[in-house]
Amino acid sequence: MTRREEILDVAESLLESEGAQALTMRRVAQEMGIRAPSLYKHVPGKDDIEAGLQERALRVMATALAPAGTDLLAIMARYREWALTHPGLYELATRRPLRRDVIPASVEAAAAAQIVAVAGGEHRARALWALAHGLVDLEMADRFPPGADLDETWRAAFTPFR
Amino acid sequence: MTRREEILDVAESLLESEGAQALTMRRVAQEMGIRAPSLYKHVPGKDDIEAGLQERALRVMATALAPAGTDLLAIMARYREWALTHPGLYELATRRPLRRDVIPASVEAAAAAQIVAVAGGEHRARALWALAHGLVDLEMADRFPPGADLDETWRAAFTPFR
DNA sequence: GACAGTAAGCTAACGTTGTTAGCCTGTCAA
DNA sequence: TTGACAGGCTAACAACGTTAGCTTACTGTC
Repeated sequence: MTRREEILDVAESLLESEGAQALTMRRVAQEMGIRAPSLYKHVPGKDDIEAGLQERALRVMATALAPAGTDLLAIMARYREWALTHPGLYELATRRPLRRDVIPASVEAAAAAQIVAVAGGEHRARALWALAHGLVDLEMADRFPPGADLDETWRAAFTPFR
Repeated sequence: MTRREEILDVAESLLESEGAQALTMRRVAQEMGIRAPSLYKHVPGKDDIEAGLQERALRVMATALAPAGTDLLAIMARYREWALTHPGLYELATRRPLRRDVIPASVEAAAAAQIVAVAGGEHRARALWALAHGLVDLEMADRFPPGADLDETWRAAFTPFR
């Protein structure tokens, strides 16, 4: 395992366990028993760490969705659950410009493949993805009234696409 | 006009003209011809400025959508256009936790009213909002392939809800 | 075995951010 | 006249990403 991968491991677990505001260069370094400036011997900067985590997020998200097979509602239920339980990685995966300069196109394609397969056309695939993303994003930002029945909202959202 | 409102005016125009990274306390103060610490005589902190702008964003967004009347596709076209031309305010309006402690519930209700009116039920209203938000958010984050026909995507997205 | 090169750590420091403490000054009411 | 207070100010703090420059230990070559 390269030192860069170790850094990504630490960064990932920090992001998962303590959230985005804990992902600082000094904190990552501390967790590795070194000082922040030493990280720059292995990594160009924080952007690169985030790009690495974006790639990981896309991969792990794809494998998390895979078991849902071709059932649209099942896929979307998993999408929602994964996003809500991994908010830091989800944010990196979806709310940052895709680092096409760093991440192989195959990773992007794999992440999209399952939805594209059930969607019937690229435009519907984008719509389904956007719908799931929008619902998750608004839920995470506490935008729906407290106590709203979001399970029912998800059903109502996707049934028009059956 | 209170000094707080002046601050919000400056903050808003800074956000609109130069984007989120220009919205700093020092920059706002500079634009007013004073020093950053003096802002705290009128405002508790940056969070409060952002809460104020969130309220303004919700109001101005509602009035921007109003002329579209009850035509779903027209409303959504305006939603998209407003969001893309006001990314800073849009982010405040949708991607931050709603500051219910600062913003009157009536403002939230007014912002949602138009979509609720055409949706047919709260669950469908949430779905429509999420769909528009997701599409906009992904477009802003450059997540669709360059050159994608997003007009067609928007049509494909909303026709199942007609 | 001596020596050069390099990998990988370190401290000190810089500029930027939001924010606080404490001071000064002008206005205005009692 | 005096005292309160509104609203400026400078200095400074902690946290952030990052850079410069130093040291140390290993590694391969003559």
